[in-house]
Amino acid sequence: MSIQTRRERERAERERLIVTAARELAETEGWDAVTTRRLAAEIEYSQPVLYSHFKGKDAIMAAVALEGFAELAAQLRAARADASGVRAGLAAVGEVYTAFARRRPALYDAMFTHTVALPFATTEAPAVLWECFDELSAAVAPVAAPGDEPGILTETYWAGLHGLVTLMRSGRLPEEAHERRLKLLIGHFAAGAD
Amino acid sequence: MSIQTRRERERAERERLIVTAARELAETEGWDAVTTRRLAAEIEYSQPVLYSHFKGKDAIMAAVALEGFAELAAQLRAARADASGVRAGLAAVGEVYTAFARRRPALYDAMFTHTVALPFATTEAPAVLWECFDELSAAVAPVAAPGDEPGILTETYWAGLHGLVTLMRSGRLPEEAHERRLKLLIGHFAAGAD
DNA sequence: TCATGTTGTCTAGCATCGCTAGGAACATGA
DNA sequence: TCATGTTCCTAGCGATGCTAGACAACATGA
Repeated sequence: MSIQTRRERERAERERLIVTAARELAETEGWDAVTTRRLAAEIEYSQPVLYSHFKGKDAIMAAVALEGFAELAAQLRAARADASGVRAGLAAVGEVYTAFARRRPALYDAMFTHTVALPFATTEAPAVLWECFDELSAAVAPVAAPGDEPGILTETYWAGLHGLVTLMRSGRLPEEAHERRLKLLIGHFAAGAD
Repeated sequence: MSIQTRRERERAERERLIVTAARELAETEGWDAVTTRRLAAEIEYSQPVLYSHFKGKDAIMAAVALEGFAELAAQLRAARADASGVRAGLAAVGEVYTAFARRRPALYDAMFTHTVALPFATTEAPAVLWECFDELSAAVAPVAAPGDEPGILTETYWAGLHGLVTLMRSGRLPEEAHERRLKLLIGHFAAGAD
């Protein structure tokens, strides 16, 4: 039994090694540089080892994405805790969200643009994913008008943030005016609050 | 001279053949199905012919994207012409924009998510691209508050629309509630108009 | 201690991708 | 009719994600 557990522990450690190596490589050189050969070399094992842990490259990206969701959820929570007032809370999560996307573009891509393997918006979605959404929701719900559905409103605000960062990241919106755009978005969603 | 012009005409025709074949293939089977080999077979020429017209696959996607911009601009213009009132105009372009993205997902991807080869948000951006933005801008500018910059506000509204369609397309937002989300977005940007 | 069977890992290779070099085939003009 | 110049295709390069099958290491029984 002890041998078995040791092996399982070593396997788990190697799995983490794979995920962190993939993440570091993606963050420093972009996801294009994360090839299975390169990743295998990085962890000092051969390619097939990757496939004994993950179904494929997409699954590795999904694992990296999960790390990202956990971190984003924590940052959103902290931002909301520091903010006093409805409008301040809405602004805080918006700023933290877009700052996260700009600081960790590769991570953000894995979470919100690239992978499709993860279930979203269903009860089967991973917990960390719901934590992120719930944090957003906690900041957005207070600005809902009487007839508004809070969940739908949260999705809409999220879409606004997502649109800002993805269009900026692909060079379609100039970086320089980001703060002003974000301020306008927040302003239009917080109208009448506080 | 006549022979020369005939050749140039034939070349231009073949270039259009490439672009339309790429577009049809992308729209029916997705961009993953648009390989250079497949595309060459479709136009009944060999692969290298593609490279005598375009620098690479990205350039072909960019050419397809330009078609999309022209069509989107026309649809936005028509929608705005039919709408009476500031709020109706804002709603009309929002509906047409998202409907376009949902009806032609491959085209939308080429225009707004995939390619980076096209210059955006600079004076060198192609004319059809500016036409799209100007149509949006014409609908958005009237709802700007006294201190708002119309261009920045347009970008923000555009980002909202873009976020809605991309998150929906990747399965991160359920299709079913799209109309309600769009309505909320429009409502928050049109607050106080009309 | 040694044969055995399982477990784990690696080497080698498949199909496919975007892209390109170099030569064959063709139309053109003398 | 024959050289010339253009156009196009065959063949192949270096990658990619992924996998089959050989091989080595190891725990386990006698």
